[in-house]
Amino acid sequence: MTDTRFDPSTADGRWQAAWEKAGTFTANSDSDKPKSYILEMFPYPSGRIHMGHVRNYTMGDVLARYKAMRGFEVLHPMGWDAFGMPAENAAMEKKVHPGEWTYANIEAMKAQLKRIGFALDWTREFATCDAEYYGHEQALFLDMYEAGLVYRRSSEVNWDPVDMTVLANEQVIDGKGWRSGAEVEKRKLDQWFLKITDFAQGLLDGLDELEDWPDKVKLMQENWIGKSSGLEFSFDLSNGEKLPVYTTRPDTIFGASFVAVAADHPVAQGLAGDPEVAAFIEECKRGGTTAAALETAEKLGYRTEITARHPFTGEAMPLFIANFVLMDYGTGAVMGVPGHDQRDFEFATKYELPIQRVVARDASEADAPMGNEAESGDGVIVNSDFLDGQSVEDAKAEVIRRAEEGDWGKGTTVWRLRDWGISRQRYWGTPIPFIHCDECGIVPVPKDQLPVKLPEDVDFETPGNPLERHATWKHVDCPKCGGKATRETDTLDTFTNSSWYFLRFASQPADAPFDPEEIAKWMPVQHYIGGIEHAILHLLYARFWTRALAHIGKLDVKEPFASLFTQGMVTHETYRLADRGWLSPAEVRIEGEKAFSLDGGEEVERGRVVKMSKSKKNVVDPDNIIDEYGADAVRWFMLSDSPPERDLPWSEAGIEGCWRFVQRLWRLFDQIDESATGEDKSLARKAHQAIVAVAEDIEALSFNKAVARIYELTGAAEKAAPSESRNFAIRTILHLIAPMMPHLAEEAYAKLGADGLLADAAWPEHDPAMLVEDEVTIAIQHKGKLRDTLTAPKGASKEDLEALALASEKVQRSLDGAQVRKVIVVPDRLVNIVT
RNA sequence: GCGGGUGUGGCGGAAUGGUAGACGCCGGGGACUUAAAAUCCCCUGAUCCUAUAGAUCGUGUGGGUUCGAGUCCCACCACCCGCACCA
Repeated sequence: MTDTRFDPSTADGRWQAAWEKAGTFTANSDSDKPKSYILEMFPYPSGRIHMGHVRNYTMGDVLARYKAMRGFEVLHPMGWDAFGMPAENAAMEKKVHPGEWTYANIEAMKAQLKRIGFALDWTREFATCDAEYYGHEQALFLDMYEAGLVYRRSSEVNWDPVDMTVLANEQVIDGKGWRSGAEVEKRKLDQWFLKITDFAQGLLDGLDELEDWPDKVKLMQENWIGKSSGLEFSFDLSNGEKLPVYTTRPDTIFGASFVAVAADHPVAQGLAGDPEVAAFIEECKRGGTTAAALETAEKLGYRTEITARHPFTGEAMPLFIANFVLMDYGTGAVMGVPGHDQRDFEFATKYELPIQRVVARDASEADAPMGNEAESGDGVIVNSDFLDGQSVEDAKAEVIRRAEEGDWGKGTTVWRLRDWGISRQRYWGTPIPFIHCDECGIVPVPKDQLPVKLPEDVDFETPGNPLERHATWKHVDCPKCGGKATRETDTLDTFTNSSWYFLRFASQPADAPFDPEEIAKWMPVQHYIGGIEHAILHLLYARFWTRALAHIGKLDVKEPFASLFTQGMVTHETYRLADRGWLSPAEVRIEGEKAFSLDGGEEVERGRVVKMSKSKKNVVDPDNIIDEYGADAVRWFMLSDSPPERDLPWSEAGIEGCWRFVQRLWRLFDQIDESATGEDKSLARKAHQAIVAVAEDIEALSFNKAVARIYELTGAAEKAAPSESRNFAIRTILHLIAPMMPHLAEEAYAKLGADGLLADAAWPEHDPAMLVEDEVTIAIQHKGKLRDTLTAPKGASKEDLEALALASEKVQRSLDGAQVRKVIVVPDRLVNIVT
């Protein structure tokens, strides 16, 4: 080896071509090797790969390459989550067809991914907007329909009254439409739903089996599913009707001071003849449909003339129509207990309703005044007749028992999880394969007519759904009676596309969505890696689809992702000029603490380090970085320093450091000296320890720790004199970095005269006998502080360590003649002297 | 508002309840060089100090448990993620 520098601009492409030619990363489902399916959440083809993608895919790539070195047949595929709103926005803004825009983006991004040298099986690539893919999805959707998992009902959407279109939540800003600026209204439409609630118990129980999922994600899903037990009972209303309500706190029933129903509750609708009531219901329709908007909005109520009779006291309580009661949860009506529910408390304060304490820390505090918020904690029931003195738990059971005995209510389980509304009034998605016929009603499209393809000739001149206004597309003959009928113009939520793509990666026959036998070879995904922002929706929907498909006999897998890892974001400092707004890092020059704009030279305000985003312009383009430093330095940066679950701050200095390390390794690999003899036991031991430690770190996805260990071994190998041990250490480093910096590693491997590709080589073996240290450093503490350290043979007795510690001059100085009361000895660790 | 998470030097971070700051970046000093780049070596938490020694403080804040707490417990603060039509 004579080259003094590693040149990625030639080496990267050469090795990428070599891997491609050899088919190194093509997964063979017929292999005898154990299988390992490594998957990263597939990207939306927005146009450019960003650093977040690079980080995500680098992590998966290291795992995939490492697993291959450990003798696994690895499936590591890539594709495109290609339906969605940005394509329609581009169509409106740039007058380009969503499909054209999307496929062009895919080509550009694929080229970018290839430059980074990912070990991907591109033979399995697809985009969810391929008619082949969404056709199979339509077939699966029809299977679910036949199994009774699909239904239609009316549900609210955000309606922009100026653009006359349905808005997504993200298109509603401060309650107004993002383009029109008009105040958004809630509007009811007939929409399609999937019965995810049928699987609530299974989805909840299944979490227990997911041992390699982060506890935080399981907890979030558990809370989202939200199983609760409580009491459902009916109030007798003064108008003679009965009003069913649901409460999780029947123990507080004596604290009830009002009853409230949702604005779209039948009782409220029944009063809408009164103009005042109608006006209030209209008022409640204002604003968006999100939970956050509803819960942060000011609590509003309308006091009706109706009263509700308390089931125990017989007291007449006012009935309100209230904006904070959700029709979708429970019965759409609640009993208000202001003392022990924060929303009820705020409502009661505003409308001057009684706030009665019915739970106290102990019985003596029954008359303690309420503070300025509700008390939702545990305690003893007070001011509640026969419940007084009982625990919250006992009182719940007691009230349910009495309700059931008196036959006016019953204990019920209620779920927070709602059925999944999958209708979207948009073009760029999977057409829902149904036909509306005046004679036959709703008719599924016969399977032999799938896929129902999107029409190409659509216009985006006006907002709203182009499928709805297309001249011919929706007009069809009814498959049942042959009469005139229309296609469903709603498309499927794009979350359905990502709910089964991992199955299609594992098996892609032409005539079926997947082949269960092929699926069985690969599933479940052994490592699934993606952003924490998908902790609930995507992951829950994918779990649901998997269970639903198993339920209808299409699949023999219950949980799609055996282990899950949620990686942090890539962040960058922000730059801002008062008169020009945000500046990108490429427009800024850093000098010490200060920053200046490159063109004008004026001082730029250095802002916080936040997630890279177009809006703040704090992005760096992976292509530019690879041009400058090559793929391996970028990959190394992505793995270094920050733990993978935390945010990674991008910095120019950091990538420079990685670049230097690439060159440092290149020089080290040149220093293998075949003529060297002799043993360096300390260095050899470090190499063996590193083999074990780096493997453990990679398997735990603690890439930053693996990186630190490689730095340490590199430092030790650089300092050591030539020896056989040193050659071994250098070769070890070459193998350890192979999954992380594959181009550099292949180049050095070839130059060292090896046959074949390092990508096909095995992970190095370690000698267990070489792992054990024979000496340890013992810390000596006095008064809880370190006073001295000493070196002792590993496994030295407590008595010996104590004697050695007390013999230390520094320790004696610290003791200063004080009486030793106690000595705590932790073998091979420390001695703590207590005086 | 509700649910979940994070917090350690100038910066990213390491640390089975047992030597806090491994490793990297930045910074400082030096070597090499006509010079620079590249490379190599040393120093680098704060304060005090009689300064190759030593002391005190220090892991978001305030308490607690323990011989010993970054780690366990309680309360609080700040920031981040999600909240069902963004993907």
